[in-house]
Amino acid sequence: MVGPHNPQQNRLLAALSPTERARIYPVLRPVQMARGNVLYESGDVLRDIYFPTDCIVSQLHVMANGASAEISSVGNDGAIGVAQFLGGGTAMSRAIVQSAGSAYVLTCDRLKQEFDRHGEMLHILLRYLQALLAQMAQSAVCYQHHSVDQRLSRWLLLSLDSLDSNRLTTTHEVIANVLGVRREGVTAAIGKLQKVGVIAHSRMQITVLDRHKLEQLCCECYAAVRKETDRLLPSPYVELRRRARDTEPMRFRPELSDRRSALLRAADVR
Amino acid sequence: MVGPHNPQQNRLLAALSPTERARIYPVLRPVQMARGNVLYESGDVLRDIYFPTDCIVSQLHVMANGASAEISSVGNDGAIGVAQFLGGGTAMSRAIVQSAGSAYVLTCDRLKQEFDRHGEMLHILLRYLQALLAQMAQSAVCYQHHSVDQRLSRWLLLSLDSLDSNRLTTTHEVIANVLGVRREGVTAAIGKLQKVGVIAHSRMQITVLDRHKLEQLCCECYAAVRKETDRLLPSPYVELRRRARDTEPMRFRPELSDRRSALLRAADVR
DNA sequence: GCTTCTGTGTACGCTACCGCACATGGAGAC
DNA sequence: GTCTCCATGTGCGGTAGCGTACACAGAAGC
Repeated sequence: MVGPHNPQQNRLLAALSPTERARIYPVLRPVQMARGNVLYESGDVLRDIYFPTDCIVSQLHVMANGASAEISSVGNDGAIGVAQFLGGGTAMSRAIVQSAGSAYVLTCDRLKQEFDRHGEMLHILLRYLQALLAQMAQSAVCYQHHSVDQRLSRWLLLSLDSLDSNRLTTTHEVIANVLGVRREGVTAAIGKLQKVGVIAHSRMQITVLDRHKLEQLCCECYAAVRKETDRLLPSPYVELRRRARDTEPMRFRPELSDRRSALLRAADVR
Repeated sequence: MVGPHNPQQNRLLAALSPTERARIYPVLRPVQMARGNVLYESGDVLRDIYFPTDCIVSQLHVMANGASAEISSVGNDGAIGVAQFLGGGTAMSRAIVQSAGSAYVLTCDRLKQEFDRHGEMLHILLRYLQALLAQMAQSAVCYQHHSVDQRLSRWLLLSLDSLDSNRLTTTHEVIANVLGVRREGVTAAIGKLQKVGVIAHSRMQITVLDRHKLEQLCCECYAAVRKETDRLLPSPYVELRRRARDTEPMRFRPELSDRRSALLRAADVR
């Protein structure tokens, strides 16, 4: 949100060759994504494809009775609206911004042009699709076999990976929609994690204090998704940053991560 | 297995234009698929892509402790091994034949050629990919929110759609692996469905007696998957057949679906 | 015939999670 | 200040599904 903001922060856009960048970057439109924004609802006709740089967008599948569950979580290592270029047109889920930040947008027409060129962008998106398939498959087994505690841990870890911070701003209610459980269940799970000293939490804020321990409490699903994503979409920059984080344990990174604090800093939302 | 067997029975292959057919059909290799066959394991390098005509193949995601869950079920309306052409190479799950029958195989090399042509096959596979995404998303929410009874109903309905018969040959154990639950849970669920007269079952056999009622007992997930698949991969032939089935209620279709049954038919009814 | 193996039925205590209800507390609105 | 949301904490009965154990029955091999 602060500092230089450029397409390179998104793994897919960063994977383009210099010549492709020269052509594509100029037509990318940067957008601000506010927490709670709904990019599209299930059934909507897709128009644009979003490449997050420092925001996180959830794909929520919502059922007739309102019950929901997260199908995939997309940060700087993915894109929203890929179904667009598969030929079917409409979205299959709700896309909602979980963590505020920015993204770059490629319009439908432009995406179609890229697709018809059969160039790098197509191949990158196909690879990302495979990562998405893996993520969804892992989600399915995770929903079936793992506890709320474990799934919360997984979600925290994946969110942190896209955030460059150890603090999340959200409500138990929202997490409940993501995990597909009751709000009270989330409250309980967060309580447990706090009790063992892995996280600290206050109103609308969760701070991860011991990432390593969190990984141990988590099911195998986090590691599986992480590994497959990194395999399919290698990114020297992300790897480096992650390695630094791992060797340099527990540096506390205070963050101004929600609306109220933004006020102190010069109203970046409006 | 008996009678004329041709690529047109697979929806994806049937969707090709006459000129494409003339080129592709000759290089398709027909194969027999026996129940229990494992096409590949998680992590295997994909070599061929399979287009089922009258068999059903399950994509099972297996976890470290052996627990599993079905990610997608592929019959004559899909293909196995699509991840092959996404660029990642390896499979993410186990592919195992649930119902015996035949399929056509396109080799890796040939598939790559087709891909590079950027012709119809690519677009058809992309559309199928979208259907697959929808199926996986629906599976995930279904795992989270629906009971074993409902999931069993869904699985029965989807299987029947690919089968042209109202009888399945399988064990409770196998279904348990597919649904991601205990074998005893499957036995109980089957017992319930039998009690209300929706199915009849004997050793390794389940016969659906009242499809309409089964649809009512089922969660919305079956209809959602069915609708999306039909939207993305229209098939006049399948539609017709299905309409015929719906208007002509409850015709009992005895089937020779395994070796023993011919001998035991008289006995196995009670 | 007998034995063996695999598939199915059943029972029992346990736990995670649900649905519901209600209390508390922080933060913005006025 | 007070009021009013909204987010969070907590308690409680109900239940679906788990882990375990064991009995039985059909099929296959001898």
